[in-house]
Amino acid sequence: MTPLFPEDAGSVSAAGVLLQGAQPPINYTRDPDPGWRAGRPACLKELCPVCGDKVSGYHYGLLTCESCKGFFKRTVQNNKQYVCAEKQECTVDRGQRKRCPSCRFHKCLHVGMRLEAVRADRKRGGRNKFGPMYKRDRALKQQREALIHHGGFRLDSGPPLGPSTHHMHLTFTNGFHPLPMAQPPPLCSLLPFPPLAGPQYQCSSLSNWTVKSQHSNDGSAARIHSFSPQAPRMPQLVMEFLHCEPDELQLQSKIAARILQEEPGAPSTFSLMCVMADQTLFSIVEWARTSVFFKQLKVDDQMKLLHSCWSELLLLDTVCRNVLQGREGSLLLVTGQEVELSYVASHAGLTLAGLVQRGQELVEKLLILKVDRQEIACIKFLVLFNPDVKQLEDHQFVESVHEQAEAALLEYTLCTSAHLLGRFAHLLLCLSEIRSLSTHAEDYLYCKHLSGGVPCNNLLIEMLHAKRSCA
DNA sequence: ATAGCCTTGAGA
DNA sequence: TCTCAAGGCTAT
Repeated sequence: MTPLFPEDAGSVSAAGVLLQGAQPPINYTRDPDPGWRAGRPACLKELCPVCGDKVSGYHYGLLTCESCKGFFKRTVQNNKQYVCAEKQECTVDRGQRKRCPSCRFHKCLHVGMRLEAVRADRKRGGRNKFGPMYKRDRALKQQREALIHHGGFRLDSGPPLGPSTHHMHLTFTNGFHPLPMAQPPPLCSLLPFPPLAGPQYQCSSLSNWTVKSQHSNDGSAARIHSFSPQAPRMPQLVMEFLHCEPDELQLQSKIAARILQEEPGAPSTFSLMCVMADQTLFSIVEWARTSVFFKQLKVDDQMKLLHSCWSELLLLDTVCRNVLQGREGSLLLVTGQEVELSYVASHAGLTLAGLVQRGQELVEKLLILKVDRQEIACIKFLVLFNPDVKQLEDHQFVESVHEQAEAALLEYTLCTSAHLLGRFAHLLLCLSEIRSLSTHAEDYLYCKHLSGGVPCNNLLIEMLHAKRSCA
């Protein structure tokens, strides 16, 4: 599922091969999806990711229609508690959006509408902190449109002469100006910050989130939750985790810029994939470095944790991108490009195709569970603060953060899907599948590295080696 | 309660 | 001054 793996031995480059043949496996065109797997709209002409109605502008974090904007506002402002009468699998489209507010609100959260954008003080007018994000999103969409319409984005494949000669030509010729980027520094230099002095984050397992039982109108037992005013509908810690999340659009721009910096003309598929994985790793390290709790750790412990979980985080990143924004039947890469899964299945080597298949199954599981951004933010902390990592100086702290993250996730799931008992356990099961799959993927990559030709001088290889030398 | 239209006001 | 994403109003 991750884009980082080179071709199977004896077979051709997965992504390179994917790019051959009649239909281009990578494209920028995306169906507006009325289902849970909402595509990102390219402009106002596109459809609301919640219900498929006409988009009226950016509302609470993304382009939505007027009615979903109003619905989201009413729900958050009035602290409404909905309960789905079915199994929380109701269709939310233009015709049926009024039928189940519970599923509609879940879908709002799932596609990325931001609770924080609803103003607690109800002040009108002006701009909020999302302004720059909307601007970047608009710019990115314009960039893409220009690339498509002016033929500036070209994808073609080299002659079928074997793995090492397959090339993917990614050429941006119009309206795209890469940011200057330095050669990637090693991990240790990315973690130069000493542990935070001054006030530390509380490590208590209590939040100001309360849960009490109450009876609903129909007489059935229901859980009613009260929320803190700063963190409507979610535990404080989940809010905290959410604030640590990186800016996806900035990451996408950076990686696209790096790809342009690669050998002009014909970068190999493999080096492109390495750039994607490598740059994603940089963003992961940056995320961790600036995240709550992690920045309190000593650099040695930070290194140990990252060395232990980098591949899990990389896999999680790709899986979650596909859960939240992906389109059925294709693999959404960090750059916003898509690869047809059928093409992977038929053209990649057995090992790689198997890994991608397992990743896809994980995506399906998480789609069924309707995992949202809040839960993903918690899961990332569960992965990062792994108490099983050996020789940690502050093992107790790591364990405590892990427990808190787990408790926060449990509280959140109890609130948003109280009637779906076992959902929390299912999320944890997905977490162990992430661990298992990432181990296999890492082994695969390491074998490829040993059998030759994985470009050195990148964070990816550094991580791979660091972990092996620890093991 | 919903959803289309109106008003507001900080920042470009 | 203009823009546009907030909140508000109101017919349905």
